[in-house]
Amino acid sequence: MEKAILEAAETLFLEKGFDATSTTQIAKAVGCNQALIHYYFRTKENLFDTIFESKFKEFFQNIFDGFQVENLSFTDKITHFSLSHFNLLMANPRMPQLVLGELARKPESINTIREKLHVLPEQMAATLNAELQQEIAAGRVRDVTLMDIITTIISLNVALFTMIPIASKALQLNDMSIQFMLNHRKDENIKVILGYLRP
Amino acid sequence: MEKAILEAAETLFLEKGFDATSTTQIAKAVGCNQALIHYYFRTKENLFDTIFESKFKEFFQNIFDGFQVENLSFTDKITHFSLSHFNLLMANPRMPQLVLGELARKPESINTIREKLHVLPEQMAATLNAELQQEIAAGRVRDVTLMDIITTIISLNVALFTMIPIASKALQLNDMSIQFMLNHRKDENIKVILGYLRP
DNA sequence: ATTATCTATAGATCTATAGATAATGC
DNA sequence: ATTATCTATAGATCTATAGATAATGC
Repeated sequence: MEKAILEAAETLFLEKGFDATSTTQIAKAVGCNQALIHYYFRTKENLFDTIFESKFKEFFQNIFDGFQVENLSFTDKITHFSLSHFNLLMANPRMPQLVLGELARKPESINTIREKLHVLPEQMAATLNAELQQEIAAGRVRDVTLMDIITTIISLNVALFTMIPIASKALQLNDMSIQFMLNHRKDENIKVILGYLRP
Repeated sequence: MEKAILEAAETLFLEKGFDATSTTQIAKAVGCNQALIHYYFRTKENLFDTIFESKFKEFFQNIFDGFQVENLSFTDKITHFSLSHFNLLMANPRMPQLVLGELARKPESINTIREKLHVLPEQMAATLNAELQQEIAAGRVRDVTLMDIITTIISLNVALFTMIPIASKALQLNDMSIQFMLNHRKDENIKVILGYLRP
């Protein structure tokens, strides 16, 4: 039942955000009474934080995993990262909104995020950056920072998924055209980033 | 006083969204009592819609104005558009969130948006697309659709402004570094788009 | 016995309206 | 007189807790 609550709450929080989701709605979705939610999680805030932290951790772990590839050229690594980031968003399309909303609501929660962010990437960034500098020195990649590359990839992918609900409704696309558009943009985003790297 | 209410409400709605803003808070910000807001706008929904529509109209009018330039080469027009879109976001950094939030809350409001969108751009897109086809035929621009160009520009700029609050807090940037970063990314986004267009 | 689930309800909002009072325009 | 502003309050939530009852584990 605790699990059922977590699952129903996750769905609702992702769909409507913290404020717009009531414990009454969660209880209804689970099929229990509203008090039970407070029995397990004491407060709505607590319940949300539990879900948020686990989703966030899982999500960012996956992002960093997207860089963990060997035996590829630098540009292939970048391509691979963009693809795996894209696929991760495809599986969690509402994740960006959730993070944005949570930060707007409770700016302190950035601290939890910062901690999680600083551990993993540093070493990885260092080795990847070394490779990048080699490529630049060899004239195979334009002079550009790793930070700008990553910002560009994440921007393109995230913006796509935040805009797709608007675009698909505004242009009245059916599921098939949405799927088509997503696949098209997945490729196009890679072309963009490769064009950016070309000397 | 009606104006004061609109202004205070705009600030609060932009800052915290519809749900998290109460008419009581608005009244407090204005310095009047809460009933007065309903005297002028009857419902909170009404008040929000008034603000949303006017902001939205102004914003999208500006986006299209960004294309209204003559005597420039195609790539210069694209550069100019990216810059003016960027500057517009700089002046309205919370606009994307507001639109996103409103659509999540009330999907029907997409209809208001669609109407506003369909009138202006069609002719403009046609002439611009003709220019693009010329450039492609002449081998000066890679074979790419106008839609993909615009999607890329808007994605890069919008994502930057939605991520800047997170990034600046997570990396503990001060105002000066934020300003620096914004300017840097403004240029970098243009390099990205020009790299994408290069044959 | 302990843990899980329920019913009932207190207390805090929040929106919207009714009705009183003050300010303004003719 | 009409319009603007206020006070007071109804009615709808919503969160959280207290206390009763049912289910489970030993």
